[in-house]
Amino acid sequence: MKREPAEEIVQAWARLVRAAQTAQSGIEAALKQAELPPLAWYDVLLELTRAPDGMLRPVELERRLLLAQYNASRLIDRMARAGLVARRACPEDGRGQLVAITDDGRDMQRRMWRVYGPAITEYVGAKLGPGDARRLSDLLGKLLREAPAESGTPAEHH
Amino acid sequence: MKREPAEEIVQAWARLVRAAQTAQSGIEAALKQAELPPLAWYDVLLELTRAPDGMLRPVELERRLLLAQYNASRLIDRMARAGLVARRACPEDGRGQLVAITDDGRDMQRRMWRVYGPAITEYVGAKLGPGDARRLSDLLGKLLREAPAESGTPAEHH
DNA sequence: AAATATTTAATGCATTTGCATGAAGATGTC
DNA sequence: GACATCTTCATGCAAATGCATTAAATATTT
Repeated sequence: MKREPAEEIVQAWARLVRAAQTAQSGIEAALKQAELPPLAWYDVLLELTRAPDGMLRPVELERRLLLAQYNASRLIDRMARAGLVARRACPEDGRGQLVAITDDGRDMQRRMWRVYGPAITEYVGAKLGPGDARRLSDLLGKLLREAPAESGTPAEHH
Repeated sequence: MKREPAEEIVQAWARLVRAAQTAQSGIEAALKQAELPPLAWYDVLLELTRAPDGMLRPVELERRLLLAQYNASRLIDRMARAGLVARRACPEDGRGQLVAITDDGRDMQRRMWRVYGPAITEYVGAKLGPGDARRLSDLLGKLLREAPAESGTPAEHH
């Protein structure tokens, strides 16, 4: 593999970080201004609303949201303290647990979306022309594909 | 402005965050494994090497790297303690200062690039086909363009 | 079934971040 | 030039994150 990245690659990388950070901080600011919890909470709530019975294992949340184990543990803590989720024992695995969304949690997810949705429009949608979103999505999809297993360098995840 | 974002917009947004986060954590891991400082340090070092006389005002660093004021202040602290930069009084502005890169700092920038460059290749370059980087760059560039001043909603920066 | 290894989750401790405030110099106004 | 305002930077304190370790349960091996 060529080790020195070409100029366009470096620029794409730089802009990727910039664009993500800029949009994200704008959106976080919108949520904060509306006195709503941070984006990470929304991700959890959305995953839970989509899950059967509105519950998931912490491990599963970690996997889907790319959270470190201890971050997940503490994020769930905070959300539980806020009454948006509840921890339950996991029937088929004694060491595990289930995180269940509460009615308040479902309500919060909807309230957050009313701010989050428009913010996405403002910071992303409005800046793209017709078809751009698809194209961008496709290109980003390539970045997300698993690297073709390279012998000698077992890529660790997390 | 349409407030509910279209499906493709939401997907583009989701992937933007994912792709940036994934690549970034991979690259950070590579640096850490090489016992090198985090990415943020590199950004500072690079800006300084490019600046005339290898020095910049903290304010300028904040602006270019999108750092919050207190983050910049503390980042400079740590880098100064590590001997990579040095604070100097600013001649033409008594409250300000100048952050100057040291020889060790220049050296560190080069050492980091030897890991950083290949990591960019691995996590970005290698996943894109010919021409993709340019296209991705262009699309991300649109996201970074300043929003056309919208009356009624003075968009705060930071 | 006993022993060993792996998976799941929590937590103590240090570092980093975010927020609010403060200090000190510069700029603008009258 | 005195006064109010804005800019630049640091910092105390609270919250969040990263790291390493531990405990408990399950899975695997022998």
